[in-house]
Amino acid sequence: MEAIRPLTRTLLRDRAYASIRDAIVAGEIEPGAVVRDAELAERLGLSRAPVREAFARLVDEGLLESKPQSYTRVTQVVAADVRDAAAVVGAMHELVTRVAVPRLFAADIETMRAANERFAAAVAAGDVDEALRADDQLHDVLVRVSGNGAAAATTARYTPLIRRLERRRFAEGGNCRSAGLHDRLIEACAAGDVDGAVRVTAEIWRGLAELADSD
Amino acid sequence: MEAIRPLTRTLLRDRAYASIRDAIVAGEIEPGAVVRDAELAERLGLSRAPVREAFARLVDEGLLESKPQSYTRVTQVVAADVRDAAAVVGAMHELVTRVAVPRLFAADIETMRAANERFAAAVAAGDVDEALRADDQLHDVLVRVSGNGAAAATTARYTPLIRRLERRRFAEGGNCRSAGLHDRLIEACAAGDVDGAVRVTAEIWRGLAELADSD
DNA sequence: CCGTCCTGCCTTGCATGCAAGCCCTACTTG
DNA sequence: CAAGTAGGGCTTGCATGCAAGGCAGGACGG
Repeated sequence: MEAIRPLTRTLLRDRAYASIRDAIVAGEIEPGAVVRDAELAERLGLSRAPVREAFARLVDEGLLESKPQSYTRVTQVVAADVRDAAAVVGAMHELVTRVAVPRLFAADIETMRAANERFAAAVAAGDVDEALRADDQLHDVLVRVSGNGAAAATTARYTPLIRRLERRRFAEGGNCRSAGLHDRLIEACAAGDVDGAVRVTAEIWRGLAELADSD
Repeated sequence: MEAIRPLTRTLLRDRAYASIRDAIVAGEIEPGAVVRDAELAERLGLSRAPVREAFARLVDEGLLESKPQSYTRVTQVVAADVRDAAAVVGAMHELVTRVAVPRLFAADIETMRAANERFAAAVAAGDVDEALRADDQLHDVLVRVSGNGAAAATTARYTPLIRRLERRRFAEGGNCRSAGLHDRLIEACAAGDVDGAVRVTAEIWRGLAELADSD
């Protein structure tokens, strides 16, 4: 009997993308560093083709920049760019919140509460990875319930750029995102208060824009 | 003496992308039709590599869908998907309007007015291509002035999906976008009335969402 | 006659080879 | 000595070859 293979075969380009993206967001590959497709291909144990497809996506997301026939490198963490991305992602979250809140089930609220608890615990423990993961999970509930695929894709596309700055800020000392704002968001969602939830969402993302500006 | 080459060499993948996208939006390749990279490569006179990169972008934009190892085909025009895209693009336009209006110069207003005149004339003449081009140009002023690259990219990414439906509706009879709404938008911009401009923008995109629903 | 399994073709995914463009260096020349 | 310029190396962009997986059609069994 063979070992069971994954239900959805993971394409090499997707693995390459996730791997490189995480390395950039985590700061393992520093801003300004040039990345060569051949080199990364060898390090990941595959050929240039899937790595190049991953590069294309990362350029799209603003984590890489490329000059034709010349070089590809990790972008600098530029305050203005992060602020722009935050404005876009914030608008997406406001959009999905407006749609999702009236459709939330009790289980969804529960998922958000659980994620926020894990978030608060991780922040207290100083575990950045876990904190950001929990934060993602919390907000993802609304994105998923809204059912808007374009909004979900846009959110996923620009969140890494923002995360990179958040990680850096976190490493420098304090974390901006407060569990308190999350609490207020969850309560508004539980109460079916659309406008209230949208207001809190806007507040959360305004805070992030300020984080970018305090460079 | 040689002919002067373009200042920025156009990459083959970009030409392939633009070419295929336009063909899909124009309906020259019908929804549901399977597209084979080898076939398109031959038709465009280049190899599979750049065509495949174009495919990846078009999948991202929701104009193509692909099943691994199997097929790639043009997506159906699904009302829900168009509505989702319209919600995202609408949110982007509201965002850039809020930022751009206080920064507009007289020349920008003039560009918008000129574009709207061309728009109205094209609608009257029944020239869809020109109408949509003029419409793009009008709204693009605000996108550009806002300076938000992420918002610009997101707008550019999902506009084709919407245009495909608009073209179909146009072919069926009436056009929804009215030059009157554009006039009101321009006047609000000229007056520096941010909230007013945002309100009109929201109204324009609400109309588009209804266009999607009337399927 | 219908359902199932098998087999072969066709597609995409990945690997690799080749060419074009850019950058850096070193040389030449004023 | 400085500035311009030609050449080489190294990168990416594109072309092509190969293999894995899906799907359709047919053969076989019930």
